[in-house]
Amino acid sequence: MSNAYNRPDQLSPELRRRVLETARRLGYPGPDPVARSLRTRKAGAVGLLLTENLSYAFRDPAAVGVLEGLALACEDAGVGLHLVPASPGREDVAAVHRAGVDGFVVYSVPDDDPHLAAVLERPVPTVIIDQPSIEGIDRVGPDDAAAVGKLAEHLVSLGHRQVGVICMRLARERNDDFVSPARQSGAHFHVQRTRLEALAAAFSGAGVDWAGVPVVERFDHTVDDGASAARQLLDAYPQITAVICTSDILALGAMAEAERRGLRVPQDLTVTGFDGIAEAERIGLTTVHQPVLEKGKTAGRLLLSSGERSAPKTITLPTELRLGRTSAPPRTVEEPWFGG
Amino acid sequence: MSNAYNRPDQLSPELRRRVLETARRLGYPGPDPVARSLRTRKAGAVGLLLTENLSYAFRDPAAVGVLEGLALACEDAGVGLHLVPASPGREDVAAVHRAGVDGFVVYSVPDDDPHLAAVLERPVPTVIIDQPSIEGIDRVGPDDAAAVGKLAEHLVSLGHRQVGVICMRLARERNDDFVSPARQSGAHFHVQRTRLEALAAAFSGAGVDWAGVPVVERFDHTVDDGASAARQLLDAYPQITAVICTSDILALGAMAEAERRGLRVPQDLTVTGFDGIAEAERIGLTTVHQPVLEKGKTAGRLLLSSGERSAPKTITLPTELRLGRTSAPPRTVEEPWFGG
DNA sequence: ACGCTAATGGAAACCGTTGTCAGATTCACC
DNA sequence: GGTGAATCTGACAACGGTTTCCATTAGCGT
Repeated sequence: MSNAYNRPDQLSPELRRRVLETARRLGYPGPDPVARSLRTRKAGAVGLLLTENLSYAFRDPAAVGVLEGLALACEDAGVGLHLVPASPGREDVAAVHRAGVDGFVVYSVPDDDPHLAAVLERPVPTVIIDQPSIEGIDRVGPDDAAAVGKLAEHLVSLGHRQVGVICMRLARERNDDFVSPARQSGAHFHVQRTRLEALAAAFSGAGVDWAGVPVVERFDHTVDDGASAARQLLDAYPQITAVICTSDILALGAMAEAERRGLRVPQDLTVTGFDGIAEAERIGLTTVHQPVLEKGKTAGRLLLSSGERSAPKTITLPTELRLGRTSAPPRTVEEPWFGG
Repeated sequence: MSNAYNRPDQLSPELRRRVLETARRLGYPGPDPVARSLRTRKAGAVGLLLTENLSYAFRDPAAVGVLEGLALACEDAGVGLHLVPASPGREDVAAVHRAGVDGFVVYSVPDDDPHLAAVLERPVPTVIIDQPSIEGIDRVGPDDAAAVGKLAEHLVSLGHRQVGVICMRLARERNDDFVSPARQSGAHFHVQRTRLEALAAAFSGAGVDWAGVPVVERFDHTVDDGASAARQLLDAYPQITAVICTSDILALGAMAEAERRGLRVPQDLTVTGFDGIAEAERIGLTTVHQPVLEKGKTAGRLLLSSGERSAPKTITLPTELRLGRTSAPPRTVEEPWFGG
C-alpha cells in the first residue's frame, strides 16, 4: 500500500492502479501525514519562534522580510514553516513542545524568554537570528555595530552634538518613557542593546557625553509610536538637532512629528532610521540598510543543512549606511561641548 | 509517565517531581509531539495555502495583514500556523499531503490551482478567503463589488470618462501587457476578476464603452511594476485622466511614474488604489479600504470553530471607500462620449 | 521436468505516545 | 486487624503509516 503511493517504480503499474482505485472507492484520503512523520522521523516542517508579540512582527517590514526569506528557503527545500503560537502573557511553553518540527529558527526574542529556553531543550537543530550567540547553536546576524558606527560618524562629521535617540522596547516589561542607563545596558533585546552600545561608543569617541543623551523607548512598534516618542523627546529637549531612531518605522513617525511641528527635515532637524525598508528608501530616509531577506534565507538554509555539519556556525551579514535626504548639518552650529 | 507531563493533578506532586527528575537525568526530551499528534488525532496546527508565489504574498501589505489576522486567531487558540510550501513551477502537490494539520485556510490562490484541489481532497475542514465559493466549504470575503461600484461612481461624478486600469495578474501565466476582454472575463484570480467586472459594470452604466478602456496587467506585484504599467498605459493613452489600480502597491508605482512625467496628482492625473494599506493612508491615496486583519482573524476563527457547526458558512466583510488627496476632476473637461 | 534466480506480495515489527484497566501498595479509620 | 478508598505500577492495545524480511511465484536456462 505504502509503495503504491511513494514508490511507483517498485511495483507493477497494474497493481498500483488497482490499489489506488480500490483506495478511492473505499474513501481512503491518502496516507496520514502525522503517522508518516512518526515513522520516518521527519516532520517536514521547521518551527519559527517569533516575538511573543505577533503583531509586532507583522507590522515591521524588516521582520516580514526575514519571514519571507525564511519562507523562501523552506519552499526551496519543500518543507513547511510552522509559526509557533507563543502567547504573550502566559508562559505557554507547551506550544513549543507541541510543535512537530525538524528544527527551529528563533528570531527577535528577548534573551530571557522562557520559550527560547524551551526550544533549546528540544532535541532538534536550532538557528538563532539577531541574538547573542549561545554555546553550540548556529547563529545569523548583521554586523550592526559597524554600520551604527558609520552612521554616528556621519552625524558627528555633519556637526551634530545635541542628539536624541528613539528606540524599540528593550525588555518584556513596557516602558514608554525615557530610558535609564541601567535599562540601556541591561536590555534583553540584543539588537537594540547592540545598537545603543555602538551609538554610545561612537558619540563618546567624538567627545559627546552619552549620559547626557536622551533615549526614549516605545514598547509598540508603530509609526504613531515613533511620532509620540519624537514629541516626548523634542518637548523635553528642543535643542536637539538630530533624532536617531533604531528602526525605520519609528523614523517615519519622527518625520511626521517634525512636520506637525513645522520643522523642516533636514534643514531644521536630521532624522535617521534603521533597517532600510522599502518605504524608507522611497522617501529618501538616511538609514542603515541590512539584507533582511538574506537573513531569513540564510537562517533557513543553515537549519536545513545542519546534520551535515558538526561545528556550529556563525554567519555575519553585511550592513550598509545609506545616505538619504533626511540628514544635513545642524540648523545652528553650537559650541561643541557646552550647548544647551 | 504521560500523566506526569499532561495531568499534574492525577498524581502526587512528590511523584511527579521524581518522575520528571528521573526523566531529565536520563536525557528524556519530553513527549514526542508527532507521536502525540498521532495518538490524539490533533496536529495542533492549521495549514495556510498561499499563492504559489510566496514573495508575492509577503510583499503585499494587504496579504501580510491577512496573515497577521490569521496568526492572531491561531495564537488565541494556541495552535500553530503551518505555511505550506506550494512550489511555483512544479505541481508539487505532495507538500499539501505532507502537512500535518487540523485544517486549511486557502488564500489568494487561482481557482485552477492543483494545490487547492489537493487541499479539498484532504479530510479536514477548510476555509477559503477571497475565492469563489465552493460547495460545502466555509468562505470569507469582502463585498468588493459594492465598494468598487462606489469608487467608479466617485470617478464618474468627478467627470472622468477617459480612464485606464492597472491590475494584478489574472492567471498563472505571465502577461505583462494590455489585457484582452477574453482574458479579463476568464481571469482565474477571483478578486481581480470581480473588481474588473464591477468596474466594467459601473462605467458601462455611466455610458462609457468598457471595451475601449485599456487594462494593463502585471504579473509581479511591486511598486516598480506599478510604475512600468503606468508608463505603458500613459504612453499609449496620454489622454487618460484617471488611473485606476486594483491594489495600493500598484497605485504607489503609478504615482511615482506620474511624478517622473511631471504630472501633478490630482490636478493633472487622478490615481486610485485598492486595499487601504498603511502607506496609502499616510500619503492620502484615494482607495477602497478593506479590513484585512479581520479577514484573517475571521477565517481562523471560522476554521477553529468548525466541527461545532454543520452547515457551511459564508461571511462577507464590509469595505469602505476612502477619499484621499489623489482624486480630483479631470484636467480638461472633454466631450463625454467622443474624447480622444 | 527440474533447479536456480529475480521479482513480487503479504505479514510483522516498529515509530512514541495516550488511554484503559487490572492488580498492588499505601494509608486512614473503624 | 480488617475494610475501603486513594494512589501507584505495569502491561497492553491502539493510532496509521513505513520498512524489513520472508515466502511465494514467475521466469528462465538446461
